[in-house]
Amino acid sequence: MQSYTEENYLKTIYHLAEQTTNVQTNAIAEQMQTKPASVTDMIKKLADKGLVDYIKYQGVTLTEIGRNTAIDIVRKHRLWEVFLVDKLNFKWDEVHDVAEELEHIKSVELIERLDEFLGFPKADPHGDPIPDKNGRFAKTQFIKLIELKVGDSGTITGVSQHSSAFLKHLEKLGLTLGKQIQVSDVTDFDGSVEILLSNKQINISREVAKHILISSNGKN
Amino acid sequence: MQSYTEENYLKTIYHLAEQTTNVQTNAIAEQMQTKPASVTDMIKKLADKGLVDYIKYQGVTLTEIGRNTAIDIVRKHRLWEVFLVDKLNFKWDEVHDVAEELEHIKSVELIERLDEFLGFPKADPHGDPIPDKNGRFAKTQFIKLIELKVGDSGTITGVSQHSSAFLKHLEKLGLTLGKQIQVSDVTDFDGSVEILLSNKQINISREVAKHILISSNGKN
DNA sequence: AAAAATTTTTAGATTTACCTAAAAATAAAA
DNA sequence: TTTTATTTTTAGGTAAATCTAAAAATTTTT
Ligand SMILES: [Mn+2]
Ligand SMILES: [Mn+2]
Ligand SMILES: [Mn+2]
Ligand SMILES: [Mn+2]
Repeated sequence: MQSYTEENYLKTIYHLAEQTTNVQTNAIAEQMQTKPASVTDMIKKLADKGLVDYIKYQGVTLTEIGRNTAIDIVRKHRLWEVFLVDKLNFKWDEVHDVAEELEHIKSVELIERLDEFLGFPKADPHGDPIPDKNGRFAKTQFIKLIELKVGDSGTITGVSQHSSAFLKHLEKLGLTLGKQIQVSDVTDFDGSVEILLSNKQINISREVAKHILISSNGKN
Repeated sequence: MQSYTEENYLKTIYHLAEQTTNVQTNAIAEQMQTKPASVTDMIKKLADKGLVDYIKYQGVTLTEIGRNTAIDIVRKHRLWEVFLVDKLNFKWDEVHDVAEELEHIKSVELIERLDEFLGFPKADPHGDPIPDKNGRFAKTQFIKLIELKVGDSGTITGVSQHSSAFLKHLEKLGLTLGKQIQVSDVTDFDGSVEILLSNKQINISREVAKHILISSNGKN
């Protein structure tokens, strides 16, 4: 059994490991809003418990047990987010913080029944995949909107930034999950992207385009 | 803002105060499965925060702020229990422990929306009243089944014991909330009570009868 | 009212999760 | 390959919540 804090460390390491293989102490510290010295302490503890492999100065990797634990927390987080949006009518930008708390409730039965109650959803309100009870989930192939060429089209299926400010902005622009878009132009000056969205031309900044994930319809 | 632990102390003091005015250190310790010395430490802290009134050796009473906080936790606990039973099909004897965790999730919005989602229930699966968002709830007048005289009848509207063993036992006997009963005899030998329940005679021990709460139909 | 029993508090430690400051190791630049 | 910069670890300490053992206060019994 892990503490609330240990669970958060495992989850953070799991997310960081999606980008880099060896997760660095400083990266964990930044993500967890704590100090590198505290991270070192916790890493040692997690290593003692067999949840991470750790070589001094070389960063950490999750063991299989550690990764399974992390995936279970991610599963809970995402299921609760679905619950909040689908059943309690929260907006997609309002659910993250509450899910950060709910994900630590320890009851296998609760999560299985919640999953069933929600109809075994495959993705959360931000398009992130929900692992099943065995920790399996499809590795989704997203491409960043910024990487599309003029003429390419696709469907918005995810976001790589979950801040309320960003999500609210997308909502205002009408850029919500499931929407079809086509890139009509890329501005030389500032790299901003012009897209066609339900017959309207809209312009989005490079920064925004970086965090919108598209499942491509293939080239035009 | 209170810690998880402080919230549990407040809730415990609140429940104990339903029976005795001045809540004793030892009683809190027993309820919280901790030592009297720990309770003294925490009481001092709660007193410093203005949540309890405390005179050394004289026990504690909740201040208004303390009581309101406690009632809010009780509200959350009971709403989550309703959710678990009504929406996730838990049995009434399976919900308490999970609710003990869920009651500490801090989000006013979450609870208001949950309350609405559940249809603003007035009682939890054990018949206990659910405070509204202002902390108000009807003080229900229950009478213990054991206190009924032969010939008296009434409806089962609550239980004063929430252990899984007890609740499962009641379920097996068919003694669930809403059921009509009438006392047909009281055994001299062991004080057990014979009752009429949907045209069947059943015998329940004195111990069981003590923890079943009846809203009386008046004398027969 | 003394003695005995019970309840409550204090004193002193422990564990967990943090912190700051300084030392050590590694990586990057000159 | 030194020098410099960055990253990471160690050393030593704090605060919250707990504990055991012993002292103090209160209550109950004789
Ligand atoms: Mn989230
Ligand atoms: Mn999400
Ligand atoms: Mn309960
Ligand atoms: Mn209940």
